[in-house]
Amino acid sequence: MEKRERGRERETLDVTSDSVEANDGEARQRWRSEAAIETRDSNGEARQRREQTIEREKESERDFAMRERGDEEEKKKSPKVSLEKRLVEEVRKHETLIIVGETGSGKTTQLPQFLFNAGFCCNGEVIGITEPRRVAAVSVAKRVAEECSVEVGQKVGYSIRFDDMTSSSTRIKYMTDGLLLREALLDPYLSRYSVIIIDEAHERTLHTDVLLGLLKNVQLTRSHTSGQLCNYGNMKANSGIICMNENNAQRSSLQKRCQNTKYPPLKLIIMSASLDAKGFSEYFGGARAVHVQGRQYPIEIFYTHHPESDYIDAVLITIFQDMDEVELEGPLKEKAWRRTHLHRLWGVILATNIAETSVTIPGIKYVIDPGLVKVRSYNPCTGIESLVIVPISKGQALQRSGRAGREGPGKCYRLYPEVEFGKLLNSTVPEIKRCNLSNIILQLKALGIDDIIGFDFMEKPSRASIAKSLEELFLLGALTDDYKLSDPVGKQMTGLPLDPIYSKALILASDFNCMEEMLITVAMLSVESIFYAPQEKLEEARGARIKFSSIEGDHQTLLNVYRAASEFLEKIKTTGSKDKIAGKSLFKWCRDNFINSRSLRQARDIHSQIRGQIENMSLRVASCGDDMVQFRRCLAASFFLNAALKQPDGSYRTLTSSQTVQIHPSSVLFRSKPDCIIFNELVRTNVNYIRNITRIDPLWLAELAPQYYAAQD
DNA sequence: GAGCACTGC
Repeated sequence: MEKRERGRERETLDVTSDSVEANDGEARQRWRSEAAIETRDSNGEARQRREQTIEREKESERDFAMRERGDEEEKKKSPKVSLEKRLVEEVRKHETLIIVGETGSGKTTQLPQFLFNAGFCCNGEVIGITEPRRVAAVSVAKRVAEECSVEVGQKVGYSIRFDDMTSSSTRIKYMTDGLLLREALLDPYLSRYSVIIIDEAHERTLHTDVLLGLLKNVQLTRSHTSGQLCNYGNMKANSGIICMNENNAQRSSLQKRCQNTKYPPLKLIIMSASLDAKGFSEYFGGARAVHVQGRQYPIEIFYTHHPESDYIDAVLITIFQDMDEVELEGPLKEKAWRRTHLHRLWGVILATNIAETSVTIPGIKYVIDPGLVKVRSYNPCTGIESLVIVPISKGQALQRSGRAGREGPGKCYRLYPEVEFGKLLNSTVPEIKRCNLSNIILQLKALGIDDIIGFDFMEKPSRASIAKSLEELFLLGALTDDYKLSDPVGKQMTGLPLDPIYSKALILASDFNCMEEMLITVAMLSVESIFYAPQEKLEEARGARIKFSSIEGDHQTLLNVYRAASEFLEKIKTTGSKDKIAGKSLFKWCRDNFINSRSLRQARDIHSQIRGQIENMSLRVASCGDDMVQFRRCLAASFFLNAALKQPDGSYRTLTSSQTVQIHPSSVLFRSKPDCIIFNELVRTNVNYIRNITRIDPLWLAELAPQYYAAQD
């Protein structure tokens, strides 16, 4: 191992420029106190350090320091002002503010409270904060409510799918980014909000990226209706950037819908943790970026001399060679070398990238980073999704090492040479560049944004990817000949929180008289692996599954599982069991039948949500009873883009893209191999596997999807 | 006869 001490990790995090310095007294004070703690560390006074850490943790919540870029003159003028005042002032002065805040800076919990106290909600407006994950939205809201001494759902609340803890008195609202996007469909100007804060923007989730483009437009529109101009609105007009026309078109579409209503300007705050501040600032026309200093202890970084071919071995070697504090008994150590019992080692936690951001595990001192990540990739030409292992980005490497310095000084062992670190991309490839865009394009169309290619994305998805999704939406009938949202089909589809192809299946089910069946089917298709097969009980699990299997395919099999669970629950309830008891019984039923109870619960939630929405759409909710041919015909009419024919060698060939695919061994049709099938998932592992499959009559395709198949034959 | 990072509406 080659040691490279990089000192304070946050210095490498400092995106703002060389001129950035800790300019305020609080920050300098903090720095010294950290140094003092380090000294005690080296004397080995661990307990004292721990107490200090806890003390500091409490302090840092309300007392975080800020550094800022440029404005030396301004800095000299301003005496020591409290961080709260300065941040509020920054927000007042700038329409859009980029805040680069390190982990532990308290920005997510504190800033909304500062803004509330400064009167940003005085006319009943709401401060909205988006998070990429549900768990973050909920936990942060709970903490802030506690800090404000209010009940969650009063002044402070959260809203995520299936769980809305807000009320008319909510002023600080945490939510998932996807939910705010849905909200924009109902209220395109987001008129309830005076401030919107996009947290964890560096993660560049699909929803965050779309929100950024959308919010930029909303902000411009609102500043126009209120007679004010955004900074970057002026800049764009002056600099003659080529997208100006499209932006104007998008804005005027919003303005038309705005009618004569006047909205106050929308303040936008983008919070990011890594090297991307410049990109965000440029995207928002040179928006101001400030740096909020977090609490981070020094982390020593180690690199290997050479690339590691077997990183599991490298991890084990690292654990035993370099970490004295992992105390192991001889036999356990032996077992660890045989790899199988690694998880039994006290003090060793194997984590996926969930530990990069979502979960903070207390007590982490050492991080071993193999430098790899498994990401989803999508090929727009073939429509095939796959999971590939790729090198992480510098940002991710910093996130990973940063986990070692939350409570005290730490060490990070990177299982790659330092020269490799230099070659890593600064940040992760945004999700929008590596996924199917159909759903997001449908939502943009619903917002009146017709020119998707011209839409001002922070990073544009490829033309091929946009074209593929537009074609898919057109073939599903969601778009008209000139690629506008169709009425009623397209409009109905935007109202449903499902993949467009599943929304279409529901709309068609109304005509095929099988809405009851299709509601259950798409709910079950919207969750992961309903069946659960532990390695040691493989045979038992298979036996349990036969009870539900349908020779027609996986869709009817899923339907059978859902109905069996519902019947079981009904029976329990008729015996007078309370909900809680019934829930427990269902859990046991799932275990006995090798069903993943979490997935089933999700499917039941989705079912009740979409059922409610369908009922509001004046679509016919009926059951086809025993006439399952109707149901399969409806599947064929809905999923005709995913049809495949059997080849002489037992493989299948997809009709739309001529890919050779195999039925996944988990399918009930794995052995029977019918001649013609439709499927829902195409995933590449070693070979191209299709999953969730139903047998159909090939003649149905030309009959039920003439827009695609009649012209071809 | 496979092999499943992580999210979200």
